[in-house]
Amino acid sequence: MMQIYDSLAREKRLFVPGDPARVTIYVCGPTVYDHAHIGNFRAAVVFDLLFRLLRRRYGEKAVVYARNFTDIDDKIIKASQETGVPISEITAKYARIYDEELAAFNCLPPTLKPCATGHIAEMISLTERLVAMGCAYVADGHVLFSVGKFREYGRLSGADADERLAGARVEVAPYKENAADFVLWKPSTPDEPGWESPWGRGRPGWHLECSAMIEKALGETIDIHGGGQDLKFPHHENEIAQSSCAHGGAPLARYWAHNGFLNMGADKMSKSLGNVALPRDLLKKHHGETLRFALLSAHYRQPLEWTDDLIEQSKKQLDRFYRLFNEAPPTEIVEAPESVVLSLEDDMNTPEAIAGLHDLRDIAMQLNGEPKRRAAARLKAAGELMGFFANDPAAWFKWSPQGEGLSAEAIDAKLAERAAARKAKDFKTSDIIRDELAAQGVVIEDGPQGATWRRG
RNA sequence: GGCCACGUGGCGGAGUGGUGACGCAGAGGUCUGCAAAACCUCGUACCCCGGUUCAAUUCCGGGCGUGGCCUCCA
Repeated sequence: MMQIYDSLAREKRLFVPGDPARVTIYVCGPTVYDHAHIGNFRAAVVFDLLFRLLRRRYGEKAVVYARNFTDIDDKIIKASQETGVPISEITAKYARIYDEELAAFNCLPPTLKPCATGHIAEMISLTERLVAMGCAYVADGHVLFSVGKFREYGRLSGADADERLAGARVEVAPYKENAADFVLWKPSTPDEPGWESPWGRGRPGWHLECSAMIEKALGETIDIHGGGQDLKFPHHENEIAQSSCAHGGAPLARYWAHNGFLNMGADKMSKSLGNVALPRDLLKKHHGETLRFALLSAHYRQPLEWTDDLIEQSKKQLDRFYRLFNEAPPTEIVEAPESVVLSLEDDMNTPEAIAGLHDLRDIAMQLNGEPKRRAAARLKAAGELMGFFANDPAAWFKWSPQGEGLSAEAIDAKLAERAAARKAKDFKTSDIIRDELAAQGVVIEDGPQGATWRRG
């Protein structure tokens, strides 16, 4: 059985879905106004892993995974005003890039990718209900959620609203009845995008979309709601308040899962600090699978230092695995070994699972012939569960970012030259050629069947 | 100020009330023309101080330190 650390309960809990035939998971996706950074991708990769684990256990058809795009938001409006590019064009562009880059990280496409602008009617309906129930009020053209109407407000983030505001530096809008009340709907000026509503032309507040989309696509109570730690407050807290109130107290999610941050040196990686690494740039230098491995090398709830060294180490480890596949191509499809499954189902303990991968490799390396290939197949199945080993081994070792460096043909030509020199026992020439290639990042390996090469 | 994490060997990073995960780097060796790869061997790690215990890195209390959230944020 799977165990997940539930941020709301603050403990690891056995995962029991509401309906094993329809397991639902929702993860907060990006606001599409700019390139995502690698920290954003940690969440996507972590929940991709969870998606894979759930599919393995409950069946591919039984798991519904929704990840949204926030495509209406003040940052997007600003970006549009500054560049003159229409909002829809900006959001479509960055949503497409996000999907493409995640595909390079070998993330499966989510079952559903709802976007806010596709759910305006649902958001208005939800707001109307909350107003009718007395959980929300209209003030100065805004519709605000009344935090005082939800007794459990603050449970997820661990502090009640008043305590939070005590030492915080927040300016409170004058029309709020309570400083912690948050916007469900806000008015738009004529030059801002807006939709007609019972409260005039306006647009939704940030938190509303997730509640509305979850309600429509997945139901009142979903199994797992995921996202980054920073989303706990206020975003998830507010989602819980809206949804629970609208649904007569029904919980929004049975399990809340939050991933930790990537650090750049002493600080967390964030756009406001400007210390971000973008997948877009990283993918120019590194294979997506290497980056995925790096992201999964620490437990998802722990902070992870994002450094060049981490990426290098990840590549080296993957090389060791691919070397085995190169030597002993797995022939049969087998189940992922239990040891690795157990690690992963224990709150996604990826470091332990990776240690298990190394163990499986060591076992395979001691064998020969068919048993070796069977062992390799077991390793492959284990890695595939984590989204690794998606490449052909030969292609893996010859891969270079965007075709950089010496071409395969040029290298093969050099190799032929070197083979001739070696045959003539001209080791001096042979070594010069090897050094030249090494300078280009190409490593030569002499074997009984002649030399092979790989990019180091 | 409130809330929440975390502090493990040169580095990354798990885990556990009692025989030092795993990886990278490093040292020695086997193999090799030399390398590479592979294989073998090599590490007296758990922030500090108390407490509980036969036994604590692991539990409890305190301290120190680092980071996160409280404002858009994975």
